[in-house]
Formats: sequence, C-alpha cells, structure tokens
Amino acid sequence: MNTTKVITRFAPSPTGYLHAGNYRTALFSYMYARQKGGKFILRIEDTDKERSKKEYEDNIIDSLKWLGLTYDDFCRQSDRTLLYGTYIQKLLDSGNAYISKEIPKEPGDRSEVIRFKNPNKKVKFTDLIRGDIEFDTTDLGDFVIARSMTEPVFHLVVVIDDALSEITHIIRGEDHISNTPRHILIYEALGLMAPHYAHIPLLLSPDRTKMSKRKGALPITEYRKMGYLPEAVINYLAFLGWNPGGERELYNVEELIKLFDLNQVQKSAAIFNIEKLNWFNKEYIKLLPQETLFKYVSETLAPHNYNSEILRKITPLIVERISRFGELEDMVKNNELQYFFNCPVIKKELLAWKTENDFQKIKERLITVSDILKTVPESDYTKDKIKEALWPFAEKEGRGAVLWPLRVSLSGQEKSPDPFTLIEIFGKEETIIRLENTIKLL
RNA sequence: GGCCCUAUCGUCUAACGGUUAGGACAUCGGCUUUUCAAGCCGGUAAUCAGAGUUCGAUUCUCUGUAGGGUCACCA
Repeated sequence: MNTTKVITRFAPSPTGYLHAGNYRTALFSYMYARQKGGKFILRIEDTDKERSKKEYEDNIIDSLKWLGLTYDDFCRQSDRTLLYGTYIQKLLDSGNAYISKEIPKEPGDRSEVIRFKNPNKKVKFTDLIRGDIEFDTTDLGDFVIARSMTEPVFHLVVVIDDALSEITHIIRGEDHISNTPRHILIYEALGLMAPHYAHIPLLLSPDRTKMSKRKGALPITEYRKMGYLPEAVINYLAFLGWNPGGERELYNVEELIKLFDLNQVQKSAAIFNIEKLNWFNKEYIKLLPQETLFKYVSETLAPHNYNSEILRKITPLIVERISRFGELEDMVKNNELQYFFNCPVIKKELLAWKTENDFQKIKERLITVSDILKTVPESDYTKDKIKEALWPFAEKEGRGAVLWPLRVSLSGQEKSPDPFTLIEIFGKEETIIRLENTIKLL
C-alpha cells in the first residue's frame, strides 16, 4: 500500500519566453497532481546566471496565472546555492565526483570543473508513458555537474531539488529522456530513490521540428493578447497528445483533471495547429453570457471610443463572426464596424443587384420600402415584424432586387448582417434617414 | 554519425487480434429561400514498407524506411 502523496513540478528556466509546448507539460503535471490530490510545485531553474532574466520569470508566473495553473509551492534555484554546495562536497568526499583540470574551449569556461565519476553501467528505468528504456551510460563519460562549488549545473540541481521536494512524478518533455540516465546515476551516488518518470511527446512546429522562438513559436501570453480564452487554450493543449476516448472534445478543467490518465498519453509528437485552437476558442466564446461578451468586446475596442450603447447592441452580431477577440481589430480595419455608428457613404454602383442595374427602378423600390417602413410603428421595429412588413413587396419585385439595395443603403458594405437585423438595431428614425440619403443619391 | 524515442486521413486523434478503420479541425459540395457570418446535411481523405506469429492483424515480433530528440562548463 503506497500512501505517498503525489508531488509534481514544473521546472522551467527563465532564459526566454515559454511557448505552448512548455505550458502543455505544465498542464499535464498540474492535472496529474490535482487528480491525485497531491501538490504541484513551480521551480525556477535559474542556475545559468548569464541567460536568466527576471522578466522571463515574471512572464512564466503571469502565464501560469492566466491559464489558471495554480501551484502550491514555489522555489528558485539561485536562492539555494549554498545547499547545493554541501551536496557537491558529499559527492567529492564519497569519490563519486572529482575536480577536473580543463582546457577552456569557450569564453567563460573554467580551467577547473567538477565532474561526476561515471560508473559506466547500464541504467534502466520505466517510463510511465513509454515503458522500459535502457541506456548504456558509458557513452556519457564523466559529465560536468558543477563549474565550481557555488556554480552547480542542471543535472545536479535537478536531482537535488526533486529529491528534497520529494517529487514523486517527473512529468517533462521527451527531450529530457536522454538526460534521465545521468540523473538516475546521481540519485544512486547520493543514495536517493529516483522518482517516477513520464516523458511526454514534444510539441512540434508545423515544419515538424521542435518548437522554438526562432520558428515563430509565440509566448503563451501572446495568445491572451490575441484574444484567446484561457479555458479554450487549456482544453486544446490538454488534447494535444492525450484524449479521454469517445467523441466529446469540450471539457472544462475540472473534467479534464478527473479524466486525465498518463497511460492514455500519446507516444508520438504532435503538431501545433492554430486552426483547431481557433475552433476551440470559438466554441468557448459561444458559451459566454452576453454581459461577458460585451465586456470583452468593449475592452478590445476601447481605443476606438465607440458609442457603448450601440456596441452593446451589436455585440452578438459581431461576436459570431470572430473566433478570437483580436479579430475585432481586423473588422475595424476592414471597415466592417464603422457603419453601425455613423451613416455610411454609399457607392452608387454597389446598389445594383446582379444584372438589375436600372438605378431609376432601384430608386423607386427604395422609396416604396421607405414608405412601408414609415407606416410601421416604432415599437414594431424588430427583426421579425420588419420582415413581415417588407416581405410581400420583396416577393413581388424579387427578393434580391429589393433586399440587396436596402441592405447596402443601410450598411454601405458588400457584406453585412441581413437588412432586417440592421433595421432592428438602427431603429425607425436612423433607418429612414439612411434610406433617404441613398434615395437622394439616385 | 553514436545513442534514444516514434510511426492511423493534410492536422489532432478513436479502435488496446475480428469494425464498411470512427470523430474533430481544415478542405470541397449542397441546403438554409439577398450578401457575408453562423447553422444544418453530405463528399474527398489514413493504418510507412516487407517478413513473420495467428483461423484472422492498425493492434504482437523482427527487419528496413522515414521523422524527431539528444550528444555543452544551457536547461
């Protein structure tokens, strides 16, 4: 009976902005810990003083918070230098490590480093996702574990920290598989028990190579800026390399945590596909209540100072056209919003419907439409009632011949929501004004 | 190149010896009776190859091939 509490960790190094792949491994660790009622720890691996930046650390914390991946403990390796020193000494004393004279190869290289005395044996471990994996560590040589007593290197600190935090399951990227035998060797030298390992497949760029900034992998915070919803990102990331079986795809975090299973994690790498993310995001947008949607829309469009009363009215209309809120900016650029707030400038040619380009006729029809609309009481300016009022005339003249010029008169655009919807939004007065403007033009 | 991992539609995946190989995204077509969007319906599309094991292999084994990872005084 194993009563050990599960403890997992996310251990990024703050040497750059982390991308979706990194946060997916964080998510898997997080889900596993939460499901088992265990702990999830964030550890900042900043032993590389030259490359580590506070800015990146802040971004990691910020991103995790946005995604809702809360951690129960936090530590930073640069705060623990002294501690590592005692372990280096221990390894030196036990003969498992030695000080080695070196010929510096690169600027910054020391002439003396501490190397691990490799026993040159076969190391076998059971990966929770891939099964048994065996390495001959002879190929590894006596690898460096510290540049000096106060400058330990990754392989050493990882082991010490994981052991000290009593990490039970190391869930990390597949790129660490080949590091695992080194770590196991250090565990053994220190007389410590190695944890369980689960190496999850890599997330690849569309060109099928490891994701990297160079190839356009974005920091996850960029997705927030582009107007993606964190719950959509979580759902999408969780489904990259794992799924609970069945055909359902939309799950909230609690459900994902409940269903998550390391045994079902895919062994092969996955390619990050923005189209699918967009679909997830759209699905999550549809789930949002009107008030929340309006909040997102008005926040995104704040710089344009649009009339907020009108904005509130058109929110459902414009939201169904986007899959992320950042696309609202594109709508502004494409002039798809302006006509809701100001009378549009009508291009005469646009009023012609297909082959129907007799402008005299178009004018007469618009006048009739306008007359009909004038008879409709203001309180009946709803989509359905307006349609009811206009339909007989549209049927008689040809729907396109009537409805197209009407819609263009109201929007000035080649494409827009249907005229009935527009009339409901504009109301009687504005509708009549716009129609008369167009009629004057003809 | 050595070592390690992997291999189902273009992409994410389901099927853990017996299915017309299923779903989703993307794509294409149709319908929603003006455009666009949304929605609905339908189509195209996959088991890397070759040997085994088996009555039967996407599934198990081996080989090949392909892809990826890793070989730092980075993590």
